[in-house]
Amino acid sequence: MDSYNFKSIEKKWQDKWEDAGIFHAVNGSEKPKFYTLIEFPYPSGAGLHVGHPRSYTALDIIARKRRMEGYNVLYPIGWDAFGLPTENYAIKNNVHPRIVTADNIANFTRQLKMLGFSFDWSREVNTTDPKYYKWTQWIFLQLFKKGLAYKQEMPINWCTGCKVGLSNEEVVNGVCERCGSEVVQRRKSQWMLKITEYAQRLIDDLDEVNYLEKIKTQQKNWIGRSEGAEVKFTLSTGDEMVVYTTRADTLFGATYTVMSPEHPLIEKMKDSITNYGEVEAYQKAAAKKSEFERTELAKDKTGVKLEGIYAVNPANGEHLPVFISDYVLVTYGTGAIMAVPAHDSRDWDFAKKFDLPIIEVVAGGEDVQKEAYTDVYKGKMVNSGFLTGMTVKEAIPAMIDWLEKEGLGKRKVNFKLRDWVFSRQRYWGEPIPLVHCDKCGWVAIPESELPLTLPEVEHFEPGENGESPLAKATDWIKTTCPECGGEAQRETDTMPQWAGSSWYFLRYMDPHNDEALASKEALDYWSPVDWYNGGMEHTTLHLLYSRFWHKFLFDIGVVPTKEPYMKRTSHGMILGENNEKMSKSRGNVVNPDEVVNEFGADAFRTYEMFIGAFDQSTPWSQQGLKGCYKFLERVWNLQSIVNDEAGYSADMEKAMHKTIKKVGEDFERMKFNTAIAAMMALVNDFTKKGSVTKGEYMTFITLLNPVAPHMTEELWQTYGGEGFLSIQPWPKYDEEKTVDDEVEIVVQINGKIRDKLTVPADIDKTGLEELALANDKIKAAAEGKTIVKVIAIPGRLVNVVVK
RNA sequence: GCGGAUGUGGCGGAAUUGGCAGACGCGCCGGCCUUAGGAGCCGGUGUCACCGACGUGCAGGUUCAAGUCCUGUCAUCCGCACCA
Repeated sequence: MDSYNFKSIEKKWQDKWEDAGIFHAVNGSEKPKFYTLIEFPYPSGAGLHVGHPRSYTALDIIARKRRMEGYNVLYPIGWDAFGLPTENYAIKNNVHPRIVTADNIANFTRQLKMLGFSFDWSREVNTTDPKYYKWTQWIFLQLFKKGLAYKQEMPINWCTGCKVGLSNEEVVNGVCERCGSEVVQRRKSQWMLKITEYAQRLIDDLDEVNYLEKIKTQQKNWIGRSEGAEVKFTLSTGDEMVVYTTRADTLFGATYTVMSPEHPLIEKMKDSITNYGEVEAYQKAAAKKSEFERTELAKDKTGVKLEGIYAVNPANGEHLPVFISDYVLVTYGTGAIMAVPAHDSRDWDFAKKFDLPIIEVVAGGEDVQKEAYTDVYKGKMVNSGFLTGMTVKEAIPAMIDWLEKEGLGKRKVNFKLRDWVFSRQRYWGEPIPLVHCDKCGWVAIPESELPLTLPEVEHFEPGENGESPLAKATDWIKTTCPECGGEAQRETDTMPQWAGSSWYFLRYMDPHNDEALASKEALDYWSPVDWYNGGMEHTTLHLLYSRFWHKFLFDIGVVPTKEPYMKRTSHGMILGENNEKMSKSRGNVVNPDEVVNEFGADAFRTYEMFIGAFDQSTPWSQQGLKGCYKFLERVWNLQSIVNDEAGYSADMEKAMHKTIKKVGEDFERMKFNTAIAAMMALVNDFTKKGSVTKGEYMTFITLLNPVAPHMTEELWQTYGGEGFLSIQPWPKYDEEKTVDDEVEIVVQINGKIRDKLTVPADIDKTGLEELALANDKIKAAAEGKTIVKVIAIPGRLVNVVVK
């Protein structure tokens, strides 16, 4: 027996798998399909992080197990390769992002291949490949044609140093992440996608999928549905101001109203506002505030009263002052609110600052002059006309009914979800396939002209005023209008990184199709994705965006299912040894290349799965990794005690069946750590016994194969197994043989353990009671006391209660 | 502030429905082997006043029985952040 040499073994089997193509998914197979998906990586210059393989190994185990169970498995891989870090690197070093991307992909490919994942490499996709983004652009065109894409002025984060628009992630504490300069708000016309039109369906259809509950909750919270009412307030100018509220019950407690500084009525009422100068100054100051400042100053309310204006409370006719304040957002509801300081803490803060009256309309709290009372479950209405005496729950619909009857308001559902800002003033993204014609406006380019490829430019920096780098490609921009044939200009903005990743799982089904994003047959066969695993950080954006696109594609008849993913799970982060997030600056980064070089891919994979609970974050431990290597070595060394017997030996039979059951079930529940623990325990049993039958060994390495595929293939071959172990049937167990004949029963007195008995497994309650009462220790302990009760749980324990 | 998690040995973590707390691994201790051990093998390892008691962040409660259920509370992490 040679000693365990992972270096030669791993390369050898990776080559054999590739040559034989055993991990290729087959379109149109007779077998049942199983489609499992990991989030395709962004090929960064830093190379693979040890966090990537946590998800990849987990679903590799599932994919491998499914293949062994007879499924036609699709486990694909690709590259989410557009994006900022590549572009920034390209700018800094003046190389084309395409070259940077190709280099990074080559490195990632090498790293992923060295880990022995059973990906179908023949279906590799790359979002930056024109053959791929042709279809990203095609989907955008369909959205545009259905009126779901529109252009709007939006504030963007503008770095005053780099002179570029920044994503929210690039703004740290109000300054640019890279250069440290101040970041301000600038308005720019941007393409938007109407995801809000799908808000309700994005909530409702969560009932039809099997996502972790916390993922569903997070999606629902992000979409942020709220039920309330729009209420009309007539202003002294005769204008109508509509406010949105979820607490219509508190209308009698409104003591002032507030509009957001951007509200259009302000301009309209210009001549009636006696302090308009002051108002304008406030509007300007609010516009300049960055997101950061607005949040920072959240507690300290500011605002200006519109002098010369009042609003009439529709419930009681009272005249209320009107303010503008940036604590009211123009983007939510109607951009105006009625303020009820007694029962809303933000209004309370504002009222205190501006010395406005606070009127209690829900009784049950403390003194509302000292603190707002916001509880909606307790308390009764007071000072509220016809609502007085009702509970809050009764008063809300009662008030809305009244408002609707009087024509003063109506029920209204609002969502926090905003439309998706889809433009980027960047080079390394998909060009937006539209042209602007002075006569016809924005016009889609003909689908036959797709893909609209990125033009070559000299430099990749955005322009001085934040225009896209594509604006420099003057020849490319100039074109003719597809509609009228006149002069027209191409859109120079590109799509965000989220675009390519919103549909990539569809492309894997039929990656080389030139006629469609995938054939109907492929879509019908493979849809939906059966199991998708990824990080919690993608729960709100990526997951929501791709569900939105998928629903749209369903609506226009392109895909056969309403939802893209049937099951979604997520993994925890792997932290550095010091329990902090791994980062270059902290110096706690673990390099997968070094790990594999020293301990091999199988040990790396085993440790990634054994490191801790899969859904929890957990620190890396070099010692723990070594422990897993030692485990594999012990598995290898078992060869010295393997005999020729084909079946299971009598004393090991139960242990074998139990382990098969546990490992299979634990894999399905993503309890990889306990599955591996069970296999370690079995190896300990083998070692203790000093012999293993060939039958036991072959079954064992089959169980271990999804975790440590290289070494187990080698052992399979050594012991004359036929073909590849990776596609042998998954071991079966006999339920009857997982149950022990004899079990250990705990005997307690008043819940304290006094003795342990080994009894036949099928002994009943009465039998157990008798045994326990006959027990010497129990007799001694019960001496002179009364036995009140005896509780016997077969298979577990007997508890004797004495007094 | 809101939402989501998590608190168990020296460490990572086990413990389907309430039913032997600490599986498995690391580390540590002892032994064997060795010229040597950051190798291998064997044994031990929650704490303590060690024939017994105490132990799952803390304080209560329900129960024959609580890591698990209930009430309150503290701490840490993640996400969102004036959404009326």
